[in-house]
Amino acid sequence: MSSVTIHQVAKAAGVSPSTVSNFLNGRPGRMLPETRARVEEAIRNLGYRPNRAARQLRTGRVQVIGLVVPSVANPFWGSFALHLEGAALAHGFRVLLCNSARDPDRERGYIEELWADGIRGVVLCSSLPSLDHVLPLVDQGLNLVAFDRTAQAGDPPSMVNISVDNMIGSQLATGHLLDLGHRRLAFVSGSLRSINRRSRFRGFREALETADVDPDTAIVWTGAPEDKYGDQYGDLDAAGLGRTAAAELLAADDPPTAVVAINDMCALGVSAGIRDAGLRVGEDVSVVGFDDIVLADLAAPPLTTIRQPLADMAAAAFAHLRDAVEGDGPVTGRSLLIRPELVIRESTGPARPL
Amino acid sequence: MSSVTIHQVAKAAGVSPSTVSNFLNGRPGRMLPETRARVEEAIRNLGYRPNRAARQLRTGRVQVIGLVVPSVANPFWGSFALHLEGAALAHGFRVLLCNSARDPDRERGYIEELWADGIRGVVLCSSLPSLDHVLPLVDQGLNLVAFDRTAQAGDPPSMVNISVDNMIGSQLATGHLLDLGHRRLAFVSGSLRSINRRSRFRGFREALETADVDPDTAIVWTGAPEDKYGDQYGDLDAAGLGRTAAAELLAADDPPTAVVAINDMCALGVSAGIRDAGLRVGEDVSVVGFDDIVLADLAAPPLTTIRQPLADMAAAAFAHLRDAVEGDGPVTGRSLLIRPELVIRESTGPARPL
DNA sequence: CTGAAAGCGCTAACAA
DNA sequence: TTGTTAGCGCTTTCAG
Repeated sequence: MSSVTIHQVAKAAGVSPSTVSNFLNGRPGRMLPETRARVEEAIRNLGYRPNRAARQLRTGRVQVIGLVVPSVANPFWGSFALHLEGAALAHGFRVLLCNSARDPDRERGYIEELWADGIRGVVLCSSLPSLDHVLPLVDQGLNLVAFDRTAQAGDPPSMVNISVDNMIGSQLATGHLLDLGHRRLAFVSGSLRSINRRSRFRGFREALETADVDPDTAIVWTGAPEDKYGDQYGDLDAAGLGRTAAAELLAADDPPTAVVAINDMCALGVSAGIRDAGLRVGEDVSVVGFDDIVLADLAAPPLTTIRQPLADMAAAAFAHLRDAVEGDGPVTGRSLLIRPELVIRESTGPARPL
Repeated sequence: MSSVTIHQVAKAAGVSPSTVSNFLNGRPGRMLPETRARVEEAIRNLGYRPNRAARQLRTGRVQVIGLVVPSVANPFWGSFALHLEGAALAHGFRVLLCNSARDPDRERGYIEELWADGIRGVVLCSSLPSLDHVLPLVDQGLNLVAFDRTAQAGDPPSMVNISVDNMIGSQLATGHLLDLGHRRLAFVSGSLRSINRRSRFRGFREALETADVDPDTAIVWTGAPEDKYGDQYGDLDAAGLGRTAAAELLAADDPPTAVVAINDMCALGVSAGIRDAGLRVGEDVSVVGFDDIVLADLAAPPLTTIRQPLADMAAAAFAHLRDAVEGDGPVTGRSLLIRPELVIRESTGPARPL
């Protein structure tokens, strides 16, 4: 149970703690080779591992960044986490992963924990319109990258936003459906109370207007009547949400011939719902997703979607945080807005009468 | 950049640091209400957050457990992480998540980091046959729950294993196929060098024998010829692995009429590969998965699979760790071997000649 | 080339 | 009811 300390190592090697410390901190040149050998051996024999809390308390530094995502149960966030971790690891950093379920309280709670851990850089994937719950820490010096969220007027200058251009993405998706002749469209999502979701919705309407379709005639589905788990964004079960939506939409009079889903998991759920109703995806009803998760290409039929260049975005997020944390004082914000790409597969096809 | 300390709070409130500390540590009864109010206000005004490194250094305690999984990009692990986090949060614990890619070095690296962080309880999801790379820390007092791995003779007594009975699961899966009349079976997996995978493979063979089918006539596919990323278990891209496998298997002479996949992601890939070949899943070729991830039910056709009771297993893992970490000294091992359940959906159907 | 000493921010006896 | 004090394990000047 008890850990080995630097003193025990020092005694075992017949030297002082500071010599062991020098050895540990990249100054092995400051001692005779034989001393070094003794220290090395003592460390090995005792299985010594420096106590990070003590080290951190002394130096004030930590090579760790935090990552807060809505839910790793969504493979999109799982992949993003993996990419970010890869970038961090390559530079000797670790990443601490937290699931917020987009709950502002939980977000704040986790970020405060990270701050209390001495972590000064975090990637927040939330896109809640207000970041008020987190601003106090930003004021105190927390370096924040808001991922999947675009810059807002009230944002603190030190904050960096990295996101795909959601409006363009959504326009691409909707435009594709319109090009195929669809006129009766549905937009399926959980709560629209996050910035990127609103942008996607705006892109949807914009595209309709451009095609001279009255946006107000489109169907907008934003949540199940009873939301048992407070999962209003459908982050915990995006697929279930989509499936429910499809069931309701197709049971109604004048059902849509195509649906734009808020993300791929939701789109996969919508597809399942369409099949539940005895219809064929891509033939009877078209579906477009957003994200291009691995499973999009695996689905039957493979999902038409909007691709987010995850690896690049993760690398950019880490690079910024590293600069800010290693340097002193925050680097001023250069937000990134990346143009996404439409990937046409087989879940979309020409409109035909139901 | 600089953090607020307990001294500054004390000065601002006109009290001593210990009073602030008492307030912080659930002993607010030990001071006059007015004193308490002053302290409370000072904390709020200054935005004070206790430094966890210092606190931990002093108390030696941390309410954190570690979780090491092969890859959160696999929704199975993502869900498990979520369940474990839920259980932990309910008891005031946090969980630190790490991706190992089943690389022993990375596993050891992370676990050593966790140890250095003062964390004394971790859930390791690895099922590598040897845990030698991790044993030194277990000897020093690390409480380890090996998830997805069954007890081995050489394991230290303090170690607890929690797993589904993989052999039974696999027998159930294979037996189901056999019952449907399939005789030409394939087993698709990445490297079989992990305990649970071997058990699943053994279950597969066992079931064949029971049905009087010579196991040696079955096809065993365990990896792509060139493994570019060292991803020998297919953890990073289980689906891609399955897809490749299906392509190769179906192009060969005398292709299988049914395949047992090592897990659901792999099974989803196999299904995609079957469609790539112009065949129908569940009609021309049957597929069984393992895990019952959310997507299994969403696939087209929905995937027949073996369900793991994830929530229960996560709760058990946490409960054990909590007992071990809170109490002093490790609780002696009570490994759990849970019987999994066959979930029949539509990716399996009666055998018919190709 | 090596050691002594101070102190990072916090908690918990113990004193007052 | 509140304050004083002594470290937790480590790093880092500064002396020897």
